[in-house]
Amino acid sequence: MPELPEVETIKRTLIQLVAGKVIEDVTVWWPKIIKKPDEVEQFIDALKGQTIHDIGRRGKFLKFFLDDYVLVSHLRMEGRYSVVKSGEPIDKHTHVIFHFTDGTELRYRDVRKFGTMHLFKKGEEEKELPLSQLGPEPFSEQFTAGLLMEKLQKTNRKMKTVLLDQTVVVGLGNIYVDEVLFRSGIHPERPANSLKQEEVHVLYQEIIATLEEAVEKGGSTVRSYVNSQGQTGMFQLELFVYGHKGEPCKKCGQPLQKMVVGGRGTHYCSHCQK
DNA sequence: AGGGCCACTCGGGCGC
DNA sequence: TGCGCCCGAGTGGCCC
Repeated sequence: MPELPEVETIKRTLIQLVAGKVIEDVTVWWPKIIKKPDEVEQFIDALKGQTIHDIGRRGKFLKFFLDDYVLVSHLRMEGRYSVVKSGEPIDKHTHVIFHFTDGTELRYRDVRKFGTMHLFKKGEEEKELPLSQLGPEPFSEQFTAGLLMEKLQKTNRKMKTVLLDQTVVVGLGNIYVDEVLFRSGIHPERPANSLKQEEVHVLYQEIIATLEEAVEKGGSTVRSYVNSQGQTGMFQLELFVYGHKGEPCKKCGQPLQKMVVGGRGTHYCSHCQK
């Protein structure tokens, strides 16, 4: 389940494997992955001859910077990229292959077929979905405690739901929302507009700290995540609540709870989170 | 216009 | 044991 730390790790490992490579052809086995342009043939034709210059990240999206285009890719649950020599056996869950002129290829594999790819003319990618509505990057100057406070005051939705909303701040998914709320001592069902300024300040610090620490550890491998070089993350060892239902809370020793909030499995400590 | 709900997708876990 | 149902995940679209 790649969230910001996992996508950031994939970005950093993948660029080393594809920088400067030239796309000779593209094979698409599952066209539904390609959301833009409408016709897969147009997607393939546009990419032929394009060089991969850099890879960026916006929230949980990867951005491949080409000569004339930007490829925006979301991995959803289990999407992953690998770079192999052409001729390697093709796994049945591989849905898109970018063939390079040097005899290697970038493969997109996705057991759930849930990931998406959008191709934009350079400079157009931020103006339209899926990037246009995204909130601030948590590590950017645009993300401030004041802005977070402002957004939380506008709604009585539950904190769990609000932090999953990518228009508030990008990058948090189910794992890191649970961790951030635990580390902030905030109950996942608290109405957002009930938070005191001091609580918002703690929350703000913990969003940044949790994501920073997770990036430093190469992300969390909970189900299946590995980076582009096949390595697992290490932050799963630092998780306080996610996946620890019934185990003693590391702060107070009480057994951790799991409940459904906004339709999402939610891990928390009823003693430490108010 | 904010917010709730559903579709998308399928391996795996669980219940009968 | 085998079958089938449903969960889980993030986002966009649709509707109120």
